[in-house]
Amino acid sequence: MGRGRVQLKRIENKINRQVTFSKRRAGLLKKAHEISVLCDAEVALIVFSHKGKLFEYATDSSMEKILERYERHNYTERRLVATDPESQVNWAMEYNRLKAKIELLQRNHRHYMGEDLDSLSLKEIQNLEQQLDTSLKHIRSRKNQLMYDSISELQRKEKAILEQNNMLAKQIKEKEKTMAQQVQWEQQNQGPNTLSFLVPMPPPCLKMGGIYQEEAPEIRRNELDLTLEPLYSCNLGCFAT
Amino acid sequence: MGRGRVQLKRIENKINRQVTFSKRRAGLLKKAHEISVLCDAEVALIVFSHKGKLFEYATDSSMEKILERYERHNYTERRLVATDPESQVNWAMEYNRLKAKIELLQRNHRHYMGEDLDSLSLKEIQNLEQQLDTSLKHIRSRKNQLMYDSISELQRKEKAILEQNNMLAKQIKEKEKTMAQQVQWEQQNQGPNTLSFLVPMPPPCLKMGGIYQEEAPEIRRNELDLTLEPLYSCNLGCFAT
DNA sequence: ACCTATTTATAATT
DNA sequence: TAATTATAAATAGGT
Repeated sequence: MGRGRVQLKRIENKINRQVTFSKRRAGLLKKAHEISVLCDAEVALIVFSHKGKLFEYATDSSMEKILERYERHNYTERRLVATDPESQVNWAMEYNRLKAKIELLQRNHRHYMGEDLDSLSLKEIQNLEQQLDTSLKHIRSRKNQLMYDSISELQRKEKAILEQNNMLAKQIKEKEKTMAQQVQWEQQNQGPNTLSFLVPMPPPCLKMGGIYQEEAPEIRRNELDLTLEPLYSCNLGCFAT
Repeated sequence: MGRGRVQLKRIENKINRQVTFSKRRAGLLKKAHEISVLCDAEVALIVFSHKGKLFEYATDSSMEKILERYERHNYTERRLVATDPESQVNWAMEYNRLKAKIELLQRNHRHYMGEDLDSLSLKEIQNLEQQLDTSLKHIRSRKNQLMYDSISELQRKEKAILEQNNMLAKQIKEKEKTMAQQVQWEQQNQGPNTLSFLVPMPPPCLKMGGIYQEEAPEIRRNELDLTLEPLYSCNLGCFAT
């Protein structure tokens, strides 16, 4: 159907493959729907694109029901071959089924860990590679997002704290000015005899600074420690990965 | 596609419906297979006829794998039809234990598929990234090995076949020589009156060539098809990946 | 199951 | 990504 005949083999050109996939997928879903309606059949169709995107069709949109019917169908076949007793068999069957499923998942997981690769065909290896490649992209994207978020948050905090610092510095200056004026006023009004009493005191500006230096770092440390930690714990070099 | 247009509604005539079902089912399965091969997609198709008969297609005949992948994709759990739990409590316990194990494995697997990453911390994401990176290295190393093996094997076969061809060619030449001598001998010994009888015969060399051309390609096809197939099916471009 | 007129799907192209 | 069009493929109705 088309301008040229088509060989039944993988389309190597990536663009062509993608386009053909879109078209044929639409056609396939349509035909699945048609046979379902025309012939009163129950159809379930699952398609994963090369890139792992999922497309599906199910009669009456009840994919799960159909899949269950499918499984039941396979079971009844097995059951007919095996035995008839009721509940005991069911449990045993379920148990074995779950065991098998775990087995499968574990084997699969080993492959994702890059182990036990000898049992895989070239085709399977390639699929695995592609999947991991895609996974890695997602993971790195997510990681970068987390790190950028962390950095933005830190920058926001930094800004807020700088503003606070400026404000505090301004307050200090004002206080210093006030104190200086007061000292001057006292010196003028009380005469030189009280000077010896005043000398051992630290200059007022130092004392006022001390009060604020005791408070401000407290605030900073409390707010920053939690936020800095994740940034320190992450290898910044991986931005490039 | 046919002599008349078709309404998208159930075919009421039982015979027609049955016939249409057969035809369209064949078409649907074929197209499912085609998109699977052409576009490197993973396809699972399940069809229950009106009467409950099952027809199915699955890429690489791994229906179960595809269904599991489907379920992972939807985060859905296949519910397992529970049957009288009171009879065997320990069965139920085992069952739940296995279920929990599967749950864990599947959640983990989703992470390896690059899904559900929101629930992971930066630290966990980084571990995951590192693991996948390592896995990918192993997988690619294994893939390259498989491909090199395949290529070496092909080269070996090619060489063997070339040698065989040379041998065959030599044999043909010898036979031709023999035949030519024979014809010459016959012409000389039997005189010109039998010449008219000999003329319509094809030259001996052509005949002998024909015999070998019938045989040799047979051998070649048998030996090569199996071996070439994996090479065709692999995207050679991935040497670079 | 086979045949063929016709409809449909789609490959190539823009 | 979305039309267009020439052509291959699917198939409805008939045998």
